[in-house]
Amino acid sequence: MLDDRKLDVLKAIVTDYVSSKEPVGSKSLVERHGLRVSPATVRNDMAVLEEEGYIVQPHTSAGRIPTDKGYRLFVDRLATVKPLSPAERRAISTFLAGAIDLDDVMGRTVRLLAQVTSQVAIVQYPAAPAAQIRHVELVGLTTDRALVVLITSSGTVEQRTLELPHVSDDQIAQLRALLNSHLIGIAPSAAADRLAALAADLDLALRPIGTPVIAVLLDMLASDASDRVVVGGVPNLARFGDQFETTVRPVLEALEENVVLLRLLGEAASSVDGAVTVRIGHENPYETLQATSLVASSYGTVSDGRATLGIVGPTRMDYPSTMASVRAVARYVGRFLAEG
Amino acid sequence: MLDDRKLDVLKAIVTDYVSSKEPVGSKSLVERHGLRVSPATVRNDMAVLEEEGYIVQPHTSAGRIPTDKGYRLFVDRLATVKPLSPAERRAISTFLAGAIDLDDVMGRTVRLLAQVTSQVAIVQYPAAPAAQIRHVELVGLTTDRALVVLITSSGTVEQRTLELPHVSDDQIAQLRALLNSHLIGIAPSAAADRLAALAADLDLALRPIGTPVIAVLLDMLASDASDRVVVGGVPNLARFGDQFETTVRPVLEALEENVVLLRLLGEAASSVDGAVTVRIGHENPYETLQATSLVASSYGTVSDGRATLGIVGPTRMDYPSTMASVRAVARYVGRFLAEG
DNA sequence: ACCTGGCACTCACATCGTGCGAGTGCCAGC
DNA sequence: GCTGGCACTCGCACGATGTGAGTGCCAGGT
Repeated sequence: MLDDRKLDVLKAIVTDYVSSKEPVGSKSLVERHGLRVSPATVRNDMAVLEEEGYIVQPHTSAGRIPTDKGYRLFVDRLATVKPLSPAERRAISTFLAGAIDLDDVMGRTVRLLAQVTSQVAIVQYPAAPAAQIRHVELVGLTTDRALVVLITSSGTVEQRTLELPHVSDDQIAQLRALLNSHLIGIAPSAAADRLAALAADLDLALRPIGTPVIAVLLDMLASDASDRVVVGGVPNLARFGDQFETTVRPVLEALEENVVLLRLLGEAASSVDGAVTVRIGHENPYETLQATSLVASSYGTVSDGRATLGIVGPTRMDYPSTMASVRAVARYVGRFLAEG
Repeated sequence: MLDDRKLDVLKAIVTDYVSSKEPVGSKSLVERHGLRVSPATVRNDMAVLEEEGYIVQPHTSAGRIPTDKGYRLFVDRLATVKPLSPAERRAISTFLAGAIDLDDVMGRTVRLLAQVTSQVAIVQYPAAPAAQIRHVELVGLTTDRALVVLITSSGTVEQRTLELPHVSDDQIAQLRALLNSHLIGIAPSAAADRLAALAADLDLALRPIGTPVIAVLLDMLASDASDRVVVGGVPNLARFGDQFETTVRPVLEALEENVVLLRLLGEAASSVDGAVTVRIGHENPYETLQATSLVASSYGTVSDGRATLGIVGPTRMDYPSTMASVRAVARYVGRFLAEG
């Protein structure tokens, strides 16, 4: 079937097409790579590769371009990891220095990833499911509104405002103390039961405000930080101004839909720890994204928070470099989250 | 100079050009509007309008298109406010129902604004400068890291993590109590002095952790919630797939730079309360955005939080509708923030 | 003084043919 | 099984042409 030379030819086609973005013919292929055979031989090989579905010609008498299947083979068997440039190494090893808080870390990460890959970057907030509750704060804002803040040991701070009837500062203080005494040190998973019990035998005076506050807290506990996603590098799409309808628009639309992004990242990350996952063209679950590829990796650890990050770009993409960058960034962010 | 008919002609040109996006000629102008004169007369008027700089021809023997100056005159003197459609009214009056917290309000607002205007929407977080500090929370995360949370009476919650040497829970509790006793009820503007004094005569045991915490708090007080901005409706740029370089790319780039967005909104909003500001083409402070217009309005009140929202689109835009939508959304959000 | 119809003129743009060149498939020969 | 040669295919860039929308100007009418 596919002997070594044919694989070399495929590799050369992918490499050339990615850098030139034009169909590649037999002659230039032999010239640009050190293939020690004639163009005619390469043509025969290409005919076989085409028959097997790894490459196609856009029209008769044009060069060949890789199919999704061709890219897949390239990524799986042919790509040699391209080492990062010194500049990239430096950028990656310093971009998180001085980060202020988690938002800042996420923001810096997405910017870096977009910069080194020149693609659109997506980073999911890390989820630290085993965290303990560290503090519940309850603050009266106006006479009939209050703010609930939930702080966990992993540094997550979540807030909600809600309406309360007849709030007195005393009652708020009482409720705050009560909540904290019952919740501090508890894992969120266990907190739901605890809160339900608390709601049941609540002091009658506290009940009017306690009930809605507990409802909000339950809701906050049920929600997950990892359904937050940041996106960056959208201007990188400008390079594809030509194929607007096929490439740019679907990506723009997907980027506004967090649900879509999360599903994309979720499916991509369901693989081995720290490995880089590549989804090429039609392998994507969304029809509109079939002209694009996704390169993703999970990062972090379960205890420090774990999530996925990656980039979206055209199927014609420099996979070796991109995969190296994504892996490097994922590792670095994971290490940073662990060390603090 | 410009008699009524010439103004009518300008108005007709703007209207037609906005809807057709093609240069408009004298004949079709007379046909589509009820101008009771001949094309030749209109041509003479157009010659005058061109001489005065309100319209130009893209090339000889083509129709005319409005200049920025022409749009400006149109917006200032000719545009009649277009009433919102029932569907828009309905959307605007219900889109905030069930909002969970401020993030949610901002998110819903930006989506709504993008939807009703079919442009890219920008919403700035409201700033309530006169707020009091309601609570300072200090939480140890690991042995050498802590989380500082600052809560104000306007419902702002800001967080930072920082590294601390040798943290004991006792010291943290002590410092937390100390900070709260000095800061609760104080306006942020006065808090800086108070903190400086506190840092000066800090108990010796607390000093190693107190000093960095106070430094972080000072930094948090100096920062302003209103430097946060949310953006939505980016896929609406897809309609301008043609003029990528002139319109789409600069906007995409500006959207990634919060600083740019804030300056844009800031300059736009420096006007009267609740009035809709329009910046057309070259009136924008950024050269790359000279093919785009900004329609913005401030919203909210000083006490409840005040900021700016708006949309960015091509200079060829339906100003009456857009201005009506922006104004309606700004008013509604303002009212919502006031009522809670 | 102002409007109007007529007329010659100007270009952008679409259409069509043409030639070129990159690339192919196939075949005979080494 | 590789290679050089050769005829063939087509996309595309290029130049010529015609068409039509739109203009400016002018002379005549109200």
